[in-house]
Amino acid sequence: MPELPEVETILNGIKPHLVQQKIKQIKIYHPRLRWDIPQEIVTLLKNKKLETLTRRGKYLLLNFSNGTLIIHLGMSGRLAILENPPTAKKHEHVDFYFSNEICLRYTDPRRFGAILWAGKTPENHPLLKIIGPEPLDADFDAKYLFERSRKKSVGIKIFIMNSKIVSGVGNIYAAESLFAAKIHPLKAAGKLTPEESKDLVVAIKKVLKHAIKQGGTTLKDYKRSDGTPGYFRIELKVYGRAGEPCLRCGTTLKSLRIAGRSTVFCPKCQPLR
DNA sequence: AATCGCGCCTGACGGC
DNA sequence: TGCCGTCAGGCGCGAT
Repeated sequence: MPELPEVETILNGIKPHLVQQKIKQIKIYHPRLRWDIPQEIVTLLKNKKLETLTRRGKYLLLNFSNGTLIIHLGMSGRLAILENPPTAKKHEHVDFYFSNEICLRYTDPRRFGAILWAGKTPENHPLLKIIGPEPLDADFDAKYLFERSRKKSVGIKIFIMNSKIVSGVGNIYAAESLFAAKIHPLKAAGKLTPEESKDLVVAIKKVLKHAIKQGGTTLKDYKRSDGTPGYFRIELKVYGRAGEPCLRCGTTLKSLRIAGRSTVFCPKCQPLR
């Protein structure tokens, strides 16, 4: 599933193939996603040049002179760079044909993703307007996390996965960051000490940067025969390792369901206190 | 206001 | 072999 580092890697992978190219044609095969793909993009974007490609949280932003196309990959969304796209199959939703004969294809079997038109001020789009700072930006710091979390009884894992607090920290990297910071996922956010807030912010940045770096090294060229990047398998210390020994102390890692999501942690390294 | 938990989706996988 | 239940989970939204 694409989390922030994967989205960043995809962004860097597709950018060189698409930036400064004009849209020749858009073919929508299956508009049904989390919200329907707006039909008007077909005419709005015809002959428009893709000026820049950016990221906000897990949202990809394709910026054109007349507005921005927002793409979210949800759980199972993929973007492929294709030179000779085969006939679109069941879960292939849209093809964007560019002037350099490259086709950007969006595929999403589970349809949790989204493709939306944001107009000229994407930062005011309802989805983007309410989200918190970028985890890798300087304004996401220990002071911010400490102050925002005061008097909050919600568990710290849920808290950092709330995109209003910080954008783009998903289930995998929340678990990895809490392990790195040695904080129990159910610890009340409001009970974090200034020290723990600092440790957690440092951990989130470190874990995300490391994953982006690994993605970058794994992904030599986005353009493959099938156009897909092949999601890199990052070495994860806790996620998916329940029942296995903690890589720091050897204790058997435990799993909890928190808000319907599996959460792996080390009961010894991350005590609840 | 804050928190909780449901529902959207489909494919993979394990048990019988 | 095939059927069924469970799991994966980002995110908005309604309920409490």
